[in-house]
Amino acid sequence: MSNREIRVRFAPSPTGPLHIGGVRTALYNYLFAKKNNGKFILRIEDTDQTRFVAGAEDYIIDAFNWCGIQFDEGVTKGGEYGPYKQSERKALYRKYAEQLVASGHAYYAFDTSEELTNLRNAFEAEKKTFTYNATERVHLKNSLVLSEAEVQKLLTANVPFVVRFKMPENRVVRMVDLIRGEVTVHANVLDDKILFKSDGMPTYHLANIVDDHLMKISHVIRGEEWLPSLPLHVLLYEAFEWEAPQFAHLPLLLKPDGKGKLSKRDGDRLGFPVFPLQWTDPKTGETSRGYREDGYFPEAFINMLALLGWNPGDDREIFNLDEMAEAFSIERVGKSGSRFDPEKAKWFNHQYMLKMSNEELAKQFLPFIEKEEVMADIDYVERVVGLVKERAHFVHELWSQSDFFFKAPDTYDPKAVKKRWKQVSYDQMTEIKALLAKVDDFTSENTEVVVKQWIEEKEYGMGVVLNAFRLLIVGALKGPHLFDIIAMIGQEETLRRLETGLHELGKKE
RNA sequence: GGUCCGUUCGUCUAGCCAGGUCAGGACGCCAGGUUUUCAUCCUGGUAACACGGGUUCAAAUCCCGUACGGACUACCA
Repeated sequence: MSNREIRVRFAPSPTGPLHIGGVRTALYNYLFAKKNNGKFILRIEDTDQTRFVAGAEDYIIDAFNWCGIQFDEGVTKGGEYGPYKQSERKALYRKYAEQLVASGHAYYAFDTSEELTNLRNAFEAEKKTFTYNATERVHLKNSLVLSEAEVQKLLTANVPFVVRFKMPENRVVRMVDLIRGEVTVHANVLDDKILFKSDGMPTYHLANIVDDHLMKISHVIRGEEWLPSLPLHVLLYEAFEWEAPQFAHLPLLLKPDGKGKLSKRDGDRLGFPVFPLQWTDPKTGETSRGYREDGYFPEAFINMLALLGWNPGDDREIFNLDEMAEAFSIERVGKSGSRFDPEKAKWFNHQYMLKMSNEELAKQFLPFIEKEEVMADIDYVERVVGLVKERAHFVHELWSQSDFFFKAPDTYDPKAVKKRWKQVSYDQMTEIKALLAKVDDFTSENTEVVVKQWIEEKEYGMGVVLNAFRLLIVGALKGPHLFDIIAMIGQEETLRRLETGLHELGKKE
């Protein structure tokens, strides 16, 4: 292993919103870089002009900003190895393609797409698969079979061409994957992949090797879907006589039920987001929900994602980015795909909600309160969230758990009324109203003592009284400690709610 | 079809590399406890080594095969 500086990259293609699988790949790169005092680079791989989607690049950057994943170098960030967008590096690639042609590792091919498609169909008709390889390339239109003069003529006449890698024959390619160990494949089953397209752009294969080399990338950590092209990449490094980085191929994220990898459809079908941020497709106008918009805390989202395929080797489950980076190692990334579990995602959010300070939580809750058009100062809201946060998974659920702190109930849950509004309730609540009206010290502790003493003296049922009381104050059988609630809303409001409730529910026959 | 990768409770996983533990934890679910309610919390329970061979005194762990799953197989990344 070389001891060069650790430099990793995340290299998305701006063809749409970033899938959470992509976010996880980026996260592992980030954690690996942080753990090893290395650099994390964002490179945009936009060599396919036909698949460009407006807004996708900004989306990617916004998504990482929201997640708290920071890059050391890259688009919008700069760095000494730029530019970091492949379309801006266009001029560079042809030279390298030609270098490989000159050294005999690649060749020009003049076959048109149509010709190749026809060939494929013809092979398929005979139940065979066409591969542009050592046995087939000798029958095709390329610089391996054409004379040098003919090739020059075509080239100067600007006939469209591609550059193909000349896959070596009878070679067993041995590769090491940091997660899977040694992988070997016979080069004869590989095809002569296109390195340089007829539109003047490199393919992913060429661009990624050239850029990774130029940007001094030490470790390539990417999705498992790239494993089949690893032999090509290894052979390319060899052809260039460059030191290859180390490779790690991450397993896929699987759908929660059934089979196969997680897709946007699964999210729609099962009701959970597949993207970090909401995304509206500029062409169809179709909107996909995002974790941010669904109310997830970025810390919880990242935490949940990190544990999907990696674990620290101990029982810890909740940690922040720094703690994760400290604990991270590529060896502890699993080999098999992870099924995404929306339930556990919610549990993570709940954990972060509990951990969060009331001050911060209140700040996030404020917009929801304003939407309800009730008056409340921030101190009051802070105390409220402190009392109810353990019963919610999301900030937006806080309102339904705490509305009675801000306004009197306008309805009384019919089921609760049926169950808890007894014959005796009207009279008991009338008594409790009189009792509480006389209390000077309206703290939770004191009212509790007063009320409970009264219940004992009268030999009333504790449950009968308190549930009816709760019903009048809250409007339902929910919420925190009842005496905390009345202390919060105050004596005046408590008495008013009792009065209203008595009037509304009346005496049960 | 071909190539490569994978397979431990319903789910995320520890244990595998350096064979010997009642296969451990978490989410979910179920039950009990706490609580005036709901939630939290606490206690307990449920439930897994894909299958078949082999090596070995001993296999989740090493080897081979089978099945199943996945990725790739574009002038896409």
